[in-house]
Amino acid sequence: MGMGGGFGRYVRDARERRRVGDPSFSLRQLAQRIGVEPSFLSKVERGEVAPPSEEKILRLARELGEDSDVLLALAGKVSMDLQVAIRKRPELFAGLIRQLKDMPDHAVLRVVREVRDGEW
Amino acid sequence: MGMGGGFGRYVRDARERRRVGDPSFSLRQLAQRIGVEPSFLSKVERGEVAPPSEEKILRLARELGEDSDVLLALAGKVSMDLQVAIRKRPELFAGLIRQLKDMPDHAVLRVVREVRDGEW
DNA sequence: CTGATTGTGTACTGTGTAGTATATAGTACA
DNA sequence: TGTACTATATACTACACAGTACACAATCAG
Repeated sequence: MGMGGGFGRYVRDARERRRVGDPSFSLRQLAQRIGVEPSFLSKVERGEVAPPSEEKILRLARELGEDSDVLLALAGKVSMDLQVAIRKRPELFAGLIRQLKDMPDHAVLRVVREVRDGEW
Repeated sequence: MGMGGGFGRYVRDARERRRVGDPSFSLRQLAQRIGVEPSFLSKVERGEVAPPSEEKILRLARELGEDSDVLLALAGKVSMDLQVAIRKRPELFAGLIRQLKDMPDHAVLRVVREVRDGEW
């Protein structure tokens, strides 16, 4: 896997899917909508360069209708707003994440749900 | 506040406290132990340059007996191991953190505790 | 056929990161 | 008095990041 953990391939596939029903999802037009040069997006999609900045990734996710956190993860990044939240209470969040990181998905999901609709 | 959100001041204060009972906490000797030039640590402590890399911050925290997550937070960073954990399950962790980020400390702490000694 | 549009190749740029190297000036002590 | 240590000032470096600018060959639509 070249640069950036499959990010490029993922974006290209998503774009080509969107393109079937909508020719405005050409590389050039999409590049213009997210605010980069076509040659740059081309290199990104082929993994010839590292994934772009968070800002461009967010615009890409919006444009393609993909989950921005997943796209950022593929790019090896973590959303700034999450980082800010963690930095505001480092001990608390660090402790929580380190406890959850080795637990299976269903356990984490249970926590998420209980927090969402629990009486906290 | 100059560069890096009070990081330098915090480090200097911690070092000077340590230094009272132990002269090996001079700027020069500490710099050598963590593996940077004295001039660089000086600039860091005075906020003249941005905080150092995560690696140096971790060694600094160890040397000074401070919480590394707090030090990293002051430097505007989030520990790599936490970022890796989040990137492995982006939707899950992103969702959880966004739900908790506006809750009061005691609520988050309750979650941490229930996860720690609960039957999950 | 032609004119527009598509994706790609090559070369270059400014800014940030994470420091080193060396010189200088003050202080403590013996 | 000198030598050993202290902090700081100044100058510089190597490399990564995040792109732009422009030329090019291929393809498709009318």
